[in-house]
Amino acid sequence: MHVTLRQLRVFEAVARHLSYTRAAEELHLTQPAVSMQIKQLEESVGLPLFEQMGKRTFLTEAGQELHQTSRAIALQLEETEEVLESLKGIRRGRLRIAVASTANYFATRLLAAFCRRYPGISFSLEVTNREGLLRALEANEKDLVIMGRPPESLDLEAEPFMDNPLVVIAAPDHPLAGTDEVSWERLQQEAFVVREEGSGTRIAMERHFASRGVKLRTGMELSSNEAIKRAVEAGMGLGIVSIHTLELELETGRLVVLRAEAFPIPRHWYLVHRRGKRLSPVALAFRDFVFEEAGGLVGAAPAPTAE
Amino acid sequence: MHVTLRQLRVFEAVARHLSYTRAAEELHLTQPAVSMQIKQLEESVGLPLFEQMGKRTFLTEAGQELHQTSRAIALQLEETEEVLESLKGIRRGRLRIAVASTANYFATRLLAAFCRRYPGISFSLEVTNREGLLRALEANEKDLVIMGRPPESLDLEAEPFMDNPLVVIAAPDHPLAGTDEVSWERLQQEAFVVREEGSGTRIAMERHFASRGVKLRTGMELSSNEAIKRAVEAGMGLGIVSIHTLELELETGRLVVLRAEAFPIPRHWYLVHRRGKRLSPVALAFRDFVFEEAGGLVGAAPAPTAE
DNA sequence: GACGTGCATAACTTTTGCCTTATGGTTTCA
DNA sequence: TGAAACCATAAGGCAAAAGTTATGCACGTC
Repeated sequence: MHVTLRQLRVFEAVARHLSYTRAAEELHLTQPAVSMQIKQLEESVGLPLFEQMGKRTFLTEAGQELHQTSRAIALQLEETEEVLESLKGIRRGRLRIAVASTANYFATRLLAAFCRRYPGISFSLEVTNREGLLRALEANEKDLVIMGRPPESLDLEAEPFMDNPLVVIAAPDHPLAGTDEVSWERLQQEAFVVREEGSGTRIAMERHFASRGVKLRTGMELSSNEAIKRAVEAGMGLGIVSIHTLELELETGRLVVLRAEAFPIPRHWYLVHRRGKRLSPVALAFRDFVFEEAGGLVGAAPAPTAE
Repeated sequence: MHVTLRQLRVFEAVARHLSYTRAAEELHLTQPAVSMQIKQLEESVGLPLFEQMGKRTFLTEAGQELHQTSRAIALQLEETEEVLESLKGIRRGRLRIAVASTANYFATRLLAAFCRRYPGISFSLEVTNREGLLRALEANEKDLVIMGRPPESLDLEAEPFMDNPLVVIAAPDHPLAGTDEVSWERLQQEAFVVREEGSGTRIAMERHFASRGVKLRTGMELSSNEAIKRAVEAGMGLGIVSIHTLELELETGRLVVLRAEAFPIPRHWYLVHRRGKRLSPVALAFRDFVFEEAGGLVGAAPAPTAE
C-alpha cells in the first residue's frame, strides 16, 4: 500500500470539512490538486473513500476507518515533533551519567544543583567502579562519565574540571597526627592501607612513590574507600584517599589529614566521553555547568594545589 | 516538519538493524540511498538520529523517540490496511439497514439468515416509520432501506423483491368470516379500521378503493398494525393489513382472512437506496441474498398474487 | 431554464524524490 | 600494514509527484 503522508494530510482535511473545496482553501491549494490526491489515495487503498450524493460529500465506511487512522497518525507526529523540539533545547531531556565510586561524594550534589537549575531534565546516575565505567563508555551507554584517570586505551575526550587531591590520613591518636610536617623519609617507614590493584587511587599512589624511587609498603588491601577509612580509624596504618571522601570524618574528628612532604598528590576529576560522540544539548549544558560551578559546590575541598 | 512515510520506513529499518548496510539489504536498496534518506530525515527533524562510534551505530535519544513513533505508525497503517482489505470483501463489514415498521415481521428473519451465511458482518437495523426512512435516505445514513412504497420525490433506486399482499381481516365471529367470496358491493358496506394518513398501507387502500370509484368508509384510525389487529379482533370492523403481519394471529385463529373480490391488493416490498450511491460489497451481497432467498424465508406468505 | 456551486478530468510544467555508480575517509581486525 | 567493513558524499539521470489553468458535467436553486 503506497500511501504518502501528504495524501493522508489532504485526506484528513477533506474528511474534516466534507468538502474538497474547503480543504483546498485550508491547504492553500487549488481544488483539482485535492481531487488528485484523494484519487490517488483511493487508488492505492483500493476503495472509494468519499461518495458524492448530489451536493453533499460523505465518507464511505472505508473513509471513516482511514479518517481515524490519519488523525491518529497526525496526532502521533505532532507529539513526537514536540518531544524532538524539546530535545533540541535543554528544557527537557535525559542525562545519563556514570561516576567513579569516589566521585559519588560530590557528584550527587553536582547533579542536584544542575537539576534545580534545569527542572524537567531526568537523570540516571550510575555509581560504579572503574571497570563499569569503561564498559559503559565502550557500549556508549552514558552521555558523560566522571572519573579520576581516563584510560589511554580507548579514544576518549577527557577534560579536567576539579582538583582531586589525595591526602594522607591517620587516626587522631596516631604518632604522626598533629606533627608539623612529616618528612618523606619518615613517611616511607609507615605501612599503608591501600585500595585494590587497578583502582585509580592505588595507581596514582604507586606512581607517586615510584617517581620518587620508593616502593610503597602496603600493609592491607581493601576494595573501597569506606573500608580504608575504617581500617585507618582502627589504627591499622596510614591511608591515602581523595579528600572528597573525608567530609564527615574530618568534621567529627575521627580521622586527621597529615601534613606530609610531597602531599597532597595532585589529581583531577575528568569529564569523559568518547571522542566523536555528539553530546546532546543537555549533556553540553551539564558540561558547562560543571566547569562553572564545580569549585563552589565542593565545599569541603581545600584550595587547589598547584602541581 | 516535512517527513515522508518513506523516510520513516527506511529509518525504522536502520534503527532496527543499527546498520545502514543491513537496512539497505532488507529494503533492496544501495547503502547510499539509505544514507540519503536518513540525512534528509535528520535535516527535517533538526536533530541527529544516529551516531557512529567507530564501527558501531547507535540511536541518539531523538532517534529512540522517533523509532517508537515510526514503529507505532507502521503498526497503525498495517492494522488499517487489514481492515480496509476486509472491507473489500464481505468477510467483514457493517451493514446499516432501515425497514418500514410493517417489514419488521420478516426483515429480522432475513437479516438473521444473511448473518448466518456471512458471519463477521455486523448489522444495525432500524425499524421506523415512513418519515424516518425518508430522513435516513436523505442523510445517507443507511446502506439499504426496505419499504413498501418508494417516494418519487427523492431520486432513488427501488427494486421490488417480494410480494406484499394486503388482505382483508376480520374477527372469527364476524358475519363475513368463512363466507365463500365476499362481493365488492358487500364489502363497501363495511366500516374499516385503518392506519393513519400518510401510512403506506393507508395510501394503498385509498388508491385501491378510489380506482374502483368508491370512497373508503373509515371507522377508526390507528397508528400501528398491532393496534389495527387488536381492534379488528375486538369486533370494531374489518381491517386491511399486509399478510406478513398476521402469522401469529392466523395460527392461533384470532383473526381470519376474508376471501373478497378484488383482494388481496397486490403490493411489493422494495429494496431502496439513493441513486448513484456506491453500495459496499456487503450491501451488494445483501441485495443479492434478498433476491435469491426472500421468497423461501417468508414462510407464512401465500403465493404471489398476480394483478 | 439559467445560474451558481462543487467535483472531475485533461494537458502541461516544474520540481522534487529517489536511486544509481563512483569514490573517499575511518575504523577495526588479522 | 593491508584488507575489509561501514558510512559519507558527489554527480547524474529517470520517474513521479504535485501543482497549475482550463474546461466539462451534475446537481440544486432561484
